[in-house]
Amino acid sequence: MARKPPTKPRKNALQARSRATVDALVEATARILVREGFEKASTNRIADIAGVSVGSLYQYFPSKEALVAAVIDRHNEEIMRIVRTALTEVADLPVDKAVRKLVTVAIEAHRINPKLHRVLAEQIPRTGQLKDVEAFNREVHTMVRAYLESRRKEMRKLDPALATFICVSAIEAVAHNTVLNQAEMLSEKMVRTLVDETTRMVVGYLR
Amino acid sequence: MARKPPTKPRKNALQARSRATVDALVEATARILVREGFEKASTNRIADIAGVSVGSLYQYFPSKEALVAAVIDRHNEEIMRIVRTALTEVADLPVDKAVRKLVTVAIEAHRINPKLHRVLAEQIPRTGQLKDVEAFNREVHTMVRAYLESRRKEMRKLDPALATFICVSAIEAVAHNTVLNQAEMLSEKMVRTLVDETTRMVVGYLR
DNA sequence: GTATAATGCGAGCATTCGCTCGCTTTTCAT
DNA sequence: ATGAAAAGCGAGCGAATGCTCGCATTATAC
Repeated sequence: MARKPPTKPRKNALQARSRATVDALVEATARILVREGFEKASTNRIADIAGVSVGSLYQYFPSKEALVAAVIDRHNEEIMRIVRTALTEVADLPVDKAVRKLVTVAIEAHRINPKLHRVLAEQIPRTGQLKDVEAFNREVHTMVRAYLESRRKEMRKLDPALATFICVSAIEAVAHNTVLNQAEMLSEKMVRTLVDETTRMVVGYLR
Repeated sequence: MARKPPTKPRKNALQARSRATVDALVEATARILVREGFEKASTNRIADIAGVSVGSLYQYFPSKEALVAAVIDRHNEEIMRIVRTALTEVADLPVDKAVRKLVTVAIEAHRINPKLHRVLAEQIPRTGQLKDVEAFNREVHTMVRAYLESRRKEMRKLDPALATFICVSAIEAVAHNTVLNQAEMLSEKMVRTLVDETTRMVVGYLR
């Protein structure tokens, strides 16, 4: 008859109802951040929008920051999945094809959810997630650098770290500014021209 | 004997003591933003650090946002003075010299106060100053574009607006990332190499 | 069926923050 | 010297926020 003393939360703890609750909370946080900005995202309001009580919120997230951190994580993973895939596919391509692909993917990644991207970029310093974002950044740099080194023959003599820094900065900036400034007013034709030109610049620089 | 009825604030209103008070308040705001972040910058605390009472604060700034806006303005003007000067000086130079100068100046401008620059970049959306910043941005774009058009002969055929967008984005990003990531760990040698490489990329792209 | 654990609830506490208002002190033209 | 305007003061109000805690509801094991 001896019951196993269930001191620690059971594995089942995060299932069914509770899993849905957590999802709803993260989703609600993201929506409020996008639609009303960080200051409107009070814990009471997040719980409200999620259709959950504040009490329940605090069973799964120890603080408001933890919620925002969860949203950041989710968004970063989404972007990194795309970028990682692209960087893998690109490994066997010559420089010009590879750069074109990466530029395209960078813009795509930024287009996933531009508003969320912007709000999160603003809030990251506050959440102590800076380290995680830097980790993603380093991962990208490492992969790009590895690619550049593997294709050394096709390029002029260059410092791989420096070249990576400059190329990634430039591509990221073009993608960022394109999506944030031009907003949704982006014809396919314009995107293609932009990709062409950015590719030209980067490839021209590399060889 | 008729006294001039002084209904409107006199021209002397902002002089001597009061001018110093306003300065102290703006300076204190900037310092708190840099050293402790936006959330610690309460009006009470700002007044405290400035050595002024909250009451006095609200005689000169109608709201907390107005204070942050003042800091943003000050910083933007400081940067724009440098950039405007450089863009004027550059008008008569050939592309390679001009680009080099602009890259150098971009990094210099970002180095003025990197931490403040970062905090302000985060807070701008909140203060309704977005329009002003965009105005500065447009000014830079217009000047760069004018330069590019005046030097058309030295370059390949290109769309001036697009080329401006790409070049400004790239240069700004390199400067931004250099200063924010590498922090103060920036030898003169490294800066020079970075300027060399960025210049190479942009000039290579333009012609 | 019933006991126990898991999940959910929401009024309300403690704190912070932006800002006001009645008052005092300083400045300065006359 | 004087009086009025400019500048400064700071206790404290009202609103909002993050979070807690005691209790209610639902799921699960036996």
